[in-house]
Order: sequence, then C-alpha cells, then structure tokens
Amino acid sequence: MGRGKMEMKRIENATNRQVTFSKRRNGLFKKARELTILCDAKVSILICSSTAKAHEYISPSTTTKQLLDLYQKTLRVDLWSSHYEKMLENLGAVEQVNRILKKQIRQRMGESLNDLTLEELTGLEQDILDGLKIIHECKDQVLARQINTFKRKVRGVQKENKSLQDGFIINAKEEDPHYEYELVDNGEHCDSDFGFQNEGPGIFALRLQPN
Amino acid sequence: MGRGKMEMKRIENATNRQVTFSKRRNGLFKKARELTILCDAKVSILICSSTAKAHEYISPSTTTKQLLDLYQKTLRVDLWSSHYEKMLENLGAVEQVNRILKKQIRQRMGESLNDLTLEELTGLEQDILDGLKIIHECKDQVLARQINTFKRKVRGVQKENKSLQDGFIINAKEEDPHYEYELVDNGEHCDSDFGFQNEGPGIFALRLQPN
DNA sequence: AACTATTTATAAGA
DNA sequence: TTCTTATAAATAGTT
Repeated sequence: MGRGKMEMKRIENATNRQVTFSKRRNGLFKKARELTILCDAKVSILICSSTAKAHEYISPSTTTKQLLDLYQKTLRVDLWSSHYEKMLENLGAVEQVNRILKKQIRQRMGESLNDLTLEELTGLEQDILDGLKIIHECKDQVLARQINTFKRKVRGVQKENKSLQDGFIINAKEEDPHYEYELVDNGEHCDSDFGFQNEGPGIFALRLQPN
Repeated sequence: MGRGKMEMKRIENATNRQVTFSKRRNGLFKKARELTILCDAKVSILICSSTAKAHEYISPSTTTKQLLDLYQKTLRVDLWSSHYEKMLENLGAVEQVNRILKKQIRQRMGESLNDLTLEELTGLEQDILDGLKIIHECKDQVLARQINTFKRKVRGVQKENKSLQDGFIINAKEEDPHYEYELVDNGEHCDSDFGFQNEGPGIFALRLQPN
C-alpha cells in the first residue's frame, strides 16, 4: 500500500525504518481503536521499537493490568508467579540476615546469652574488647585533635591579649608599674568546654535499641 | 474500507459484529506481524472480545512476559506494583533496618567511626561497656554452675572412693595402718576441662564478620 | 508534516 | 467460515 509493493523484510535504511515505524504504529493503534469501538473489544498493544523505546495502546475504560489479568485467566498462564517467588525469596533472605544481625547486637548488649556456651561467651567477649580497643584509640585521636585545636586557639587569643596588653601596659605603667604581672597566665589549665559548642544535647545516634 | 463508509460506533448486529471482529483481528495481527518484520520491533497484542474470549499476538523470538518487562522498564511503570507494593515496601524497610544494624555492628567492631562525634563515641563506648558487664556476669554464672556441677561430681566420686577405700582400708590396715591419710583431697584445685567435653573445636557462632 | 499514487484492508453480498 | 468485489483506508516514496 503505497508507491510500489513492499518486500516483507527488515528495512535496512535506519531513517526509513524509523519513519515507517511511526506511520505503521499509528496505523496499528488506529485499527485497535476501531476494533475497540466497532466490536466492543478490549485491546492492549505493547511495542518496543528497535531503538528500545516502548509504545502502548490500551482500550479506554480498561488498564493494561486488567487486560493482562483477563488474558491470564482465559489462557491459563501466570505472568506473576516468577516475580512473586523471586521477591519472596529475596525478602526471606533479607529477613534472615536481619534476624542474625539483631541477634548479634542483642548478644553484644548482653541479651539472649542463655544459649551460649562458655567458649562462645569468651569469643564474644574478646570480639567486644577488640572493638572497644579501636574505639578507645579513635576517641583518643579525636580528643588529641580537639586539644590541639584548642591550644592553637588559646595561643592565638594569648597573642592577641599580649598585643592589647602591650598597648594597655604602656598606658597602665604610666599610672602603676606593677600592673602587668597580674595578667600573666600560661593558658594550660582552662576548663572551657573546648570543641563541644555545636554538639548539643541530642540523642546519641549510636545508642542501640534492642527489639 | 469496504462498500460504503463505516460509522465509528459499536456494530449492533451481533453476527456482523463477530464477523467484523474476526476480520479486523486478523488484519490487526497481520499489521503487527509486518511491523515486527519491517521495523525490527517487538509487538504484543492482547484482545478480549465482547464474548470474553482472549486473543493474542506476540512477535516471534519473544514472549509476552519479556515484552511486559521491557515495556515496564522503559516506561518506568510497574504493572506488578499493585500486587507487590506492600511487599516492596516491606523489603525496602527490612533492607533499611539491615543497613542500620550493619552499621551499628561495624561501629561496635571499631569500623566506620570517622563520622562520629566525641559524644557519640563516648555513648558507644558506654553501651559496649554495659553489654560487656552483663556478658561478664553471665560468664561468671556459667562458670559457677559448671564448678558446682563439677564439685557435685567430685563429691560423688569421692563418696564412691570412700566406700571403696573403706573396703580397701580394712584390707590395707591389716598390712599398714598409715595408708588412709595419703588419699585425702578436698577436690577444689582440679584443673580438669570440666564441661567442655561436647563443644569440640568448631567455629564460634558469634564471632562477628564485618560487612 | 503534507501529498499522492498505489497497495491493502475490508464491508457487504454470495 | 470463506470467497468475491467494490470501495475505503493505509501508506511508501516524494516534496
């Protein structure tokens, strides 16, 4: 139908193929629409073009899913089951992992210990001690960092004070030559809450909740 | 296309409707077949006629299910969702829990600590110490129980020995009246592997594996 | 996207 | 259903 008979084989020219696809897809959908109206049928068309694009026609007043259900029912096929099974399997596996993880945490929190042997308890204890050691080291590092930061800050402030003092002392000396000695401070025994300013009283993210 | 223009509305005569349905269904399938060949596309057509009969066209070298999957993927719809929405949600939630649990365990093992504040580290440490304390208590209880069991056993054996000794001593005294003092033992400093007989060298069930 | 020469689909009738 | 055939519709190639 057109200027010359078409040979029934793949159109090699990609542009022509794309154009023909568009035209014929529209034609197909039109035919489907007509069938729907004239014959009171329900039609679903799914097309994936060679460029992997999806196209769909579905009769009004129905859905692809409805039609699929009807189709499965009358042709006695089951398109869902493999999906369903896969997902169930997946869920089961994840839940299993979950149970194991929860038990590990419970045991690390001192629950569900009754069914452990002495050797298992000793192993658990050792694991916890290992972790604790690393956490201690980490904490020490954090503390050391914060102390250094604080020291730097103090040194900065001291320097600033010194400058101010120098100016001040020049003035003070004129009135009282002993004034400068009362301002000396080595800055090491400060009880400031260094570094904690922004951490607030929030809930500790890592406090474990048994469940 | 035929003798006279068709009005686009349901054909009321049931026979005519059925005949037209047959013809047009074949026409539609033929068009689908041509589209498949000419344009290298994959086409699926599902039709449910007004008499609730199902009819299907599917491009060769594919299946309805394959095409549905492809279609869903490219159009980002999920036909299964109404079936599996809950399950998916469920899976997502369980996976989320899983991730959190894994992170907690990792942190208790001394990993992933870099993003913790000093307060969080301190909280984590305290949690671990709390758990450890309970585990120590539990271990002590297990030990105490095993020692008691052992003591009972020893006492039983001692009693038995005593009976045997009594018989033996009666015989021994006749030859050497000092013999009985060399057998006295309070049973407290035994280094037996009491209670470990059935636990073998197996892997400790609770040694945590990171990841 | 629009045109048009042709092919194709199909409605009605047999 | 299938065949025939007049006619409507679809569309390949072109612009």
